Amino acid sequence: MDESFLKPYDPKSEESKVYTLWEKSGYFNPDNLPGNRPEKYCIVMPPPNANGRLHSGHGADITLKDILIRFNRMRGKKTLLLPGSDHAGFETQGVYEKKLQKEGRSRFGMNRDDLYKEIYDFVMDNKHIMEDDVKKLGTSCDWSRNTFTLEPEIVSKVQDTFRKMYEDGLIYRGKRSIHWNPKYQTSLSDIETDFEERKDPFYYFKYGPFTIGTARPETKFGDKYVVVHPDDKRYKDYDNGQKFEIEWINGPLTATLIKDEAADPEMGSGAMTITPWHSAVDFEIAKRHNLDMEQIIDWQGKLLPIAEEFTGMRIAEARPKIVEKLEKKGLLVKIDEEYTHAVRICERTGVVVEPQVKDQWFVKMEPLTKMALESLDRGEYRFLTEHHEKIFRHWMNRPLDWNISRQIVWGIRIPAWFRNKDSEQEEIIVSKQKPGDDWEQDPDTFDTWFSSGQWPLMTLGYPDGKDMEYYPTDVMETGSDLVFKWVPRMIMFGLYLNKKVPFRDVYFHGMILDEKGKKMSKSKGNVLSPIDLADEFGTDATRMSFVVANPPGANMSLSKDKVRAYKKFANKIWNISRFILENVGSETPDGNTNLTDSDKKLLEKLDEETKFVTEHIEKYRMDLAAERLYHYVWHEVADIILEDSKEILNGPDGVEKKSKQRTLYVILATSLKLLHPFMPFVTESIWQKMGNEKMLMVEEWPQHTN
RNA sequence: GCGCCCUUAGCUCAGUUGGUAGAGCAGCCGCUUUACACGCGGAAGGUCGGGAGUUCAAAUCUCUCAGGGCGCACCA
Repeated sequence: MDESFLKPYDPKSEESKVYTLWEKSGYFNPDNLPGNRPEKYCIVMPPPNANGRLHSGHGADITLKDILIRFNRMRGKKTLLLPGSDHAGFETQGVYEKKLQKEGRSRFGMNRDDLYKEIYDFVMDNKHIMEDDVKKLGTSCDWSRNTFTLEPEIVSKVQDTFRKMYEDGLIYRGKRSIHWNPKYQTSLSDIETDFEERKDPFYYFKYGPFTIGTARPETKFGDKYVVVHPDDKRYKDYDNGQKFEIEWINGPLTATLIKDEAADPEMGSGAMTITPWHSAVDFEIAKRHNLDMEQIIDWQGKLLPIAEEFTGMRIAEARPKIVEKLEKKGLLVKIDEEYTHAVRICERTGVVVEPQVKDQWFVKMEPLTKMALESLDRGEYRFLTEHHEKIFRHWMNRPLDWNISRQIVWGIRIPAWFRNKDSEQEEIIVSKQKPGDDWEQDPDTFDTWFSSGQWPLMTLGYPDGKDMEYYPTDVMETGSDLVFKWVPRMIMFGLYLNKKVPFRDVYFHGMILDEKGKKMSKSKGNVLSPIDLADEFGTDATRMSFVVANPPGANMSLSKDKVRAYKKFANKIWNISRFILENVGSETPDGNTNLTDSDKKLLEKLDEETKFVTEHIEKYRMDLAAERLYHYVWHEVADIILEDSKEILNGPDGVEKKSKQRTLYVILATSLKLLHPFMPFVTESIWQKMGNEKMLMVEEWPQHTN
């Protein structure tokens, strides 16, 4: 008997030994797996962002994937769990800029290459810490294939994709209304923004013969178009294009009436003025009618000279002063103080974004979303949760073109070159090489999702790497917040570049919430780190708590009590093993042992458990499989089977005792196998102490007979 | 405003072709029983959010109301 069995299970001392053993075996790499494995099984890990440590979301993510991988590895498949990390462009640069701010520095004015180098070093340091975290969770991923989105090979391939899409007419450069983050000085795509409910005064002003409403008087300096609905009876005597002389903020101007269906007759007076430069809706109206556009607010969020005496003021400062001026001029009709509306903010930084008109690179989404939806209709991939399929379809049915250029240095440089930029003779060449001396490269980088959308392809060596044999992968398991961001992009890039979706099943796990069902956040102080939990209760316990009661698609509450319960379970398994090994003796009874009827029944029950666990993992119901195992091992094997066996084991040698020994041994070995994907450390540790030659990790998954 | 999801024991949740409810945690009462006090045994706890309907039968299907959450749109 191994001496460590005499003490309670100690995760700390066992886990590191076991992980080293696994790593040394080389079995994380599918090329080294024993036996003939014709069937492949591959999961690409969502690249954790290389700018911080693992949080509970990652914990759930990694645990679920590793369970599937370990299960399939034991079932004799050639399994690859592919690790990697993402540079997470804007997010990482934001994190770094905050760091700079703390040091009293700023990225503005910094040399591009110096800034890039600094962030690169910062990310490399974090990346290694994060990779250690991933190992700590027992992840059986193939580190020899570890990749990073800014590796030259990947950068080059992502740039190739851009060129191909440009040549295919799927990418264009255009001056369009974009979301501008004035603090961080970059444009953002729709999905990188959120809405925040705000209560702001809503002002009604006299605009010639009309009354118009706005919450943003500071944008109104240049408003010279008033828009009404073509069917609005109140304005039936006015003609489209009719001109008026009116008095406005900074004096008289000539206004033009426009009839457009965008105006809602139900809203206030039914008349609105438009500011095409600072509103996406207004921009569209202006484009339809070929109207002038003028910038009112600069890139820093300050008013431009058109605002005359308000020039240079920030919005918050200027707004009340402008209202005051209009009131003095007798143009203020009324103020609605109860007005609530949603303000668009930058999802990462919380900064209110300003619509601006800017030349940017866009991906034409419609052909791509169409391709993805048709593939879904053909059943080439499926969502495990119907709910998410609905959300996905809804989103894919309104394909807004995707702004992929970011004005930050931390990312993959857009391979485009300009000559005579911003002039009438502007020329563009898309190429990885500089076309000539008088060409300058676009300073912008790609939106992170442009590269991570190609992640399954790039990591598997698209177009002709040998790992492409794993494409398409088996399942994409990720957080439901990525239902728009990441999943559709991977599907679209996969279909576009390689004609096949990158994965068959899409599994969304929910958010990990605290014990009261609230979102974990640093400011609330309710964050549970998977690494801290693993330190305190053991990795197996932590993994179990990420699985049980965590069905596909639903959020999950996590508490220390829950993890503590599974720490006790790990110890229980430990003690069951000790008891059985002590009583079975050194020579294990073999398969030819005659079994008593009651022992045969116990093995039939074991068979049922095997069946349940196997089928539920196949159905991605790891939550139910884990719960069932917990119940079986503790309340059936320990509480009933072991208790009932004591009398026989303590009795005289004979057929009955031999049968019991054989049965208990089979129950133990099978239970350890079934538990292994969920609790890899304690089970492997026991397996080793049992004197088995093969590692549990590559043992054969138990067969069930019915 | 449009759409989606959820509501089962104190807490977190199972209950997937309709057959009068289950688990874990917490709590309660006993027990140093020779694998384990990170333990063992036991008891208690729910008119399955409210209402109506379909059915021999509803937690499960339909409608409706209430509460909670999410997505989309909205700086007219």
